[in-house]
Amino acid sequence: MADRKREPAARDVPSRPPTIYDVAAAAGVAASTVSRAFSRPGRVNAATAERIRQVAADLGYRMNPLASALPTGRTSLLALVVSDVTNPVYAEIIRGAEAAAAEAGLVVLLLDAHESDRRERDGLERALPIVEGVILAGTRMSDSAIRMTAKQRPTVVLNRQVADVPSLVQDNALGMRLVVRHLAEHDHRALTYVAGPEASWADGMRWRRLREAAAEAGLRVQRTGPFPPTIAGGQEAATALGPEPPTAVVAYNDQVAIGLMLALQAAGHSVPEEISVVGHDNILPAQLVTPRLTTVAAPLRVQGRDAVNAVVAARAGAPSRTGPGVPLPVRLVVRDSTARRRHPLSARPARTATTDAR
Amino acid sequence: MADRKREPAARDVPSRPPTIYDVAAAAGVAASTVSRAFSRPGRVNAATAERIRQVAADLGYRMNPLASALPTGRTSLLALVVSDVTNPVYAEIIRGAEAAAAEAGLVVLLLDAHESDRRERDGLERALPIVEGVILAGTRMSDSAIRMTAKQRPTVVLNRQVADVPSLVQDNALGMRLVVRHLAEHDHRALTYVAGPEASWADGMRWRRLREAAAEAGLRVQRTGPFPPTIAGGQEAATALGPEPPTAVVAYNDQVAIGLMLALQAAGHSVPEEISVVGHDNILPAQLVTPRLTTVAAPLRVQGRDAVNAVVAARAGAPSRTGPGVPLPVRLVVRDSTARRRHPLSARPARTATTDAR
DNA sequence: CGACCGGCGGCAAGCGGTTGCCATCTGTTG
DNA sequence: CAACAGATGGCAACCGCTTGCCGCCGGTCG
Repeated sequence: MADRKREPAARDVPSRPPTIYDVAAAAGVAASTVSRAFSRPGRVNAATAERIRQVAADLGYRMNPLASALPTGRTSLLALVVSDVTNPVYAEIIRGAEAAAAEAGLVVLLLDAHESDRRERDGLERALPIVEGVILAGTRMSDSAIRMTAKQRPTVVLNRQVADVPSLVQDNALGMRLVVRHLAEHDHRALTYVAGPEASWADGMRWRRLREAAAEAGLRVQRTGPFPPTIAGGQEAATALGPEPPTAVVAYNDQVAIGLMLALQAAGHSVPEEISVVGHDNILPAQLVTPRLTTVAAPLRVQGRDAVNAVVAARAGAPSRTGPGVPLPVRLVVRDSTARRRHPLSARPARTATTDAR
Repeated sequence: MADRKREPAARDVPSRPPTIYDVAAAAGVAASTVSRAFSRPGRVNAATAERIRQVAADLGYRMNPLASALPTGRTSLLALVVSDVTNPVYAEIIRGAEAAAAEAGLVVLLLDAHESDRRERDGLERALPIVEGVILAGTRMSDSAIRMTAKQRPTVVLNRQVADVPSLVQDNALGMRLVVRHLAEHDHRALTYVAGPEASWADGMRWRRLREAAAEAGLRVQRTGPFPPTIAGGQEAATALGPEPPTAVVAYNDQVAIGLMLALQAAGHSVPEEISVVGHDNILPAQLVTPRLTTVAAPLRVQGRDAVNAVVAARAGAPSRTGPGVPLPVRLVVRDSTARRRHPLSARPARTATTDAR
């Protein structure tokens, strides 16, 4: 490499892309001046800068991002880690993040964890040294691992709270309150939560908020799980619910809810007449299934955008409040998978009533 | 920057991550030896290498990918350009690509074009200098623009053929033949194609193959469009079909097909009794809608994987056959959105029969 | 009218690895 | 035993850009 020829682009054959040195030579200035002409507006005389820009354009000069990143550390790269690209939830977040990143002149580097802690850490470890910030969407890593990366790069975590790390979380309390109220208004007195992955913070939080809201409203709650956050997981859950499912179930997310409905229906149950099902996230298929799924909707795209903006702000030296800030508003999208509870006369004759006290 | 302090990590405070120089000093060798110990196995004595590795581990040394990329150009980054992350089709491709990339020690840099030529070119232009290869999935760029990037980096394009650029295309001819045969077997004598974006190569090809297959089978075909490749696009298409839609329609992709069904049903038509609908891609929602969508399925994930592998091979200096190679097999997933054509007695009394001759 | 100052360019030392070439050293070969 | 080849490690020149510091120059101030 040390002996690579460096002739002045003989015979017009652009053997190698031009560097600032080529531009400098052609413009009759020093390389440092060229550098400044591009990255330090105002630092060089306007006329000179213009000339340099002109020469650069003629030569087809393009700054080498690698070379400029080496001394400065600015790679213009952001890591976005998702637990499963295949989940439509992330498509929205990615879209939002991508858009905001592009606007800020950044490029996003996507890491798919495949729901695996290992893959996630490995990938992140590879990416960390070259990115300027990290967005953890639906991470399965431990709090300490997250804090570790946050120590190295501006980091924002989505839908999870980690001490000392900025985060953007949805208003789970509100969401679950809405769900419970909706269900209560439809005469439901008990509901069961179908849990997602244990490693998911959102799962824990949703379950907790659901319990609280239910207690407030005087509904009984139960929990079953954990299950994979997929349609298959939901189908699995359906069998776990047994032959006599509850009258209302709240699923960890839409995919689980959909799988659940599918399996329930396949088993001869009817939704929503016998069983009301509520999902979470409002992914596109939620409005496509029959019955259309009642679900909690969150501003996913906005969340992706805001996450990038937060990282960008931190990169620019903002203080970066570490708290969760104000949770993002959610709303309940009522569709056809929930209905008034069927009159209890016909319901579970086999179970004793003693556990119903409250 | 020139005067940044460089003390020997006094007081155990890891002020700056260790470099090969630190390792070299600690191990009593030259920096070049450290470099080789890591990147040129066998070049240094096994014992020395081991000692260096040990010292490096103790110091917590990690190679700086930026620094090593500067002289060599190996960034371990791959650009994956999709026209719309929000389309589930790409989720599968991304998943396949991500997995293969991780296996090859590469990281994927995702570019979302938002169905915009501009965004796509801009993003790619930013990314190109730092990636080692490019995968264009559903690009909207011009052939010449594609060839341009292929000239700069190993490139593979998905579902599109561009002279002199390696590509991975699905067997559209087979797919459409299957579709036509299926429809013909169900007494359909005419069908209309609902087109996707004009800039889409796949759209053009599918339409062409459909026409050919239909001609072969003696079916009449029509085309309407273009429409955006989304559910909304499909809904739009439904109104374009007018009050008396054809008995069979083949949509550019599943999203269009779904939008179409939705709108058709909303307008009081019944699918598949009145109208058979066929989609393309077999995205998840296809099996969720009612009726479940008959569609052409392609091995998306495999396609993503193979694309990465092809780029990796090219990077490693493989000759990279530039042809499209053998098209990827597809199959027709028959579900409930297609049915035997209703007996023609009741059909379109208003139209003359003269055009039916063939 | 000399000291001072701001504007503008240039110099050169990095950033952290990589690698061609060379010097040693050791074990072979004739 | 001398010539030689292979193994091994070091030197130093890059990769292309950034930036602290300095010097020069013309203008301003006291």
